[in-house]
Amino acid sequence: MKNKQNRLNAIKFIIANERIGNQEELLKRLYAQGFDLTQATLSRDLKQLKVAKTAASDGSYIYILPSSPLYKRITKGKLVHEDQVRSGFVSISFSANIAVIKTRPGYAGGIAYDIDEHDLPPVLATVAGDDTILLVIRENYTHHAVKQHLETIIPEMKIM
Amino acid sequence: MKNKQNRLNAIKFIIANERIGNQEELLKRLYAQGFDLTQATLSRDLKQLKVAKTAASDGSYIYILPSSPLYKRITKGKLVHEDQVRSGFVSISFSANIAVIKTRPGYAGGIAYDIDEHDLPPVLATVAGDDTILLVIRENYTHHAVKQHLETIIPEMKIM
DNA sequence: CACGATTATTTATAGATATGCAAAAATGTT
DNA sequence: AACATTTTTGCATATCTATAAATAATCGTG
Repeated sequence: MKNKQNRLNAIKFIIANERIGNQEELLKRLYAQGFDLTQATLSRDLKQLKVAKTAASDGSYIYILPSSPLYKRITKGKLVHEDQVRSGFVSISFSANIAVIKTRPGYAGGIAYDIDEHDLPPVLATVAGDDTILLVIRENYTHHAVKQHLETIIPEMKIM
Repeated sequence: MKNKQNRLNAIKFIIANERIGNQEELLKRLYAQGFDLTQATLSRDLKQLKVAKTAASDGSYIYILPSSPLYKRITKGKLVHEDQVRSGFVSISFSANIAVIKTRPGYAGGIAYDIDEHDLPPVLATVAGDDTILLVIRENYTHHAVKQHLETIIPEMKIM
């Protein structure tokens, strides 16, 4: 229980199994396991492990491990272009706070899924049928803004 | 560009599209977009949005959004929201006369059915997809009123 | 519109985290 | 082993973030 690798493993284990809210807490847990280090070192360890701190649902904060592929993708930032929507897009039109996207039969669900995934700011939500997507627009966004955002994931839309 | 919801959306958009390393930076970007707030408020916003701060691969720190269900599950640790598991309800948000209710996949139909059954005064109609319900609100009902009525049949909604 | 209740915000500050620098270990090289 | 090189660490502190308390704004209802 002496070298750095062991310590890193211990940190991962503790964070995975307990709700740790700050470094002092974690330091105590580590000390209880025979690891003697300072907050400065722990800060560097957490940086190296890419541990993240976020709000928990109970109002406190909690450290989390980057264990999921999705999370990893996010931590690397800039990931948008990886998977663009295959073509299936047919048309888009608007009525007040609703956009209606027509697709080729069967494509609505997939495209709606992709739109949802991207969490575009003007998009409150989507509902898909077989060849139609209803998209609810957030307040204070123009139709044009919606279109612009959608174009980042549905390039075919640009030529319209 | 004035209310809190707009600001939260702006924060999400900025974080999704830029590499933000601390709150002062984000504050400047928000100010450039016409949002005037203090670091204290921003800290609370980030807490509410469950934005996480983690190390980036280039040695700096970066804020990330909890955009994936997987990530959300992680942030909640092992105490996976029993509420949601039980009812299927995930979230509710509004845009003018539409309420959008997010559910766990497959639950939308069931919950929409329950809502219809109750004939709540503010509810004109519902349409359900797989994990989303669009609820059309009758005129002269506030968002808050809708929420209160729904809470009578979806108690889990209260914690939001 | 006025009042009570809730939500949002600021200020001031406490609390938590990151880091420059120097020292100490560890590792590698001849 | 002696020396150079790289890695790890602690100390002290700067930087960054969260929050209590007070105030302001907003909402819902009579």
